[in-house]
Amino acid sequence: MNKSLTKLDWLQAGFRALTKAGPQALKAEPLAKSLKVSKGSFYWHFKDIKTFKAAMISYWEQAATADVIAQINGGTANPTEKLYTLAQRSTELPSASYGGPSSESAIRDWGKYDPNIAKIVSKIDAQRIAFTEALFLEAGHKKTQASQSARLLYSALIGLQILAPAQLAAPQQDLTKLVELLLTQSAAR
Amino acid sequence: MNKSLTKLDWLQAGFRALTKAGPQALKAEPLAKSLKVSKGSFYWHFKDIKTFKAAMISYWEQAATADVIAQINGGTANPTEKLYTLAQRSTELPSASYGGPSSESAIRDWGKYDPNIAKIVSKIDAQRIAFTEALFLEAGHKKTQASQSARLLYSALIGLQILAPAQLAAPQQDLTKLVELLLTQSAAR
DNA sequence: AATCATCCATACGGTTGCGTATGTTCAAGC
DNA sequence: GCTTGAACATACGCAACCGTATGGATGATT
Repeated sequence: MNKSLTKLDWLQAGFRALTKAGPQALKAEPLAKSLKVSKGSFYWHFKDIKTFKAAMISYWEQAATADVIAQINGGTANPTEKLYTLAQRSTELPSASYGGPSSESAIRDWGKYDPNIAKIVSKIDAQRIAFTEALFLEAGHKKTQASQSARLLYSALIGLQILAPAQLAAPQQDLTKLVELLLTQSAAR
Repeated sequence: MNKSLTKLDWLQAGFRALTKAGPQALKAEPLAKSLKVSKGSFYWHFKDIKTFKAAMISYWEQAATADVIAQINGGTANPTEKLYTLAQRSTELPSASYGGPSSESAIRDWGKYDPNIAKIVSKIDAQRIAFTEALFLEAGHKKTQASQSARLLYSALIGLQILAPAQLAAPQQDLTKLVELLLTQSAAR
């Protein structure tokens, strides 16, 4: 009657649980209940919880890396425009298959108390900051300044992602303003 | 021989566990083990886990509120100077009795999957943003601009607190630069 | 039609943490 | 020196979750 589940189904259920209830919700039996099957299914697809978590983070790593690469290759060549669209896209609703920005901070939380996860998250963060720094460099900034601007922009982005739901601000506008400030700052340091 | 424990001892142990291992570490038996007593002690001081958590967040709320008030009343009257020292102090090592900035983000994580906690955290955030906004106002900025600057500064602060340990950046310098940018921006909007 | 692998259900023993009930220690205080 | 209550220990039943073992249903294969 109903179709069989795939590994991807389980991973998506994992991201849903992670986003909604945090890392401690990544357990076999509750996940099985959310998919309306028994945990026998879980242990058929995955050896154990540890393997499942590894599959999740590996999937996210790949998706996040692909996102950065896609942003490098696609769209306009204008670096300043890219920065503005970056400020827009990063606070949008779920787009990617792993849940988008809403699970972004959930994964970050996850990494806080799991060194293996933290390693991956840190790697992706570094990638994105490097990408942002490259944009500032293309926009004509010096190395040191571009590096600092990238850190500031990305930090504000993270911070707004965390604060936005509660402080009901307008993240896009704030970020746009920040990009503007960073781009028009005095060239010297 | 050894002195008896107080409620505060348990609360501090709670913040230690929270910072080190996250919200899921707030359990009676592990906490008791960390204090080298049995959980009988825990249930003597607190009715149950829920009450204990409520006591923790209440304690933090009071301490955080007191911090903001202290910053308003104490020190220099110069608003721009206050903004710079704010950028410094917020990324320093533990100072307050609840663990300082290191447990800040831990409490924030805690709030993500506990509405009651989230409510308090959001309230404190609003307080701090309002305080920062007031500083920008005193510095001569218009209302809308001051509000946006406060959100941006506080967001960057949160973001850097999260990224700093992994990305080994220099948060103080970055934040100082941001304050500089926000203060010297064009007055119009 | 019989076989076979895939996918899932059910049942089991083990661990961890909860909350309660009851015992034990020990330092006042009279 | 006996009582009292504070501070903690010990022991119990309960529930959630883990991982394993084994059996059943289903569709594809030959």
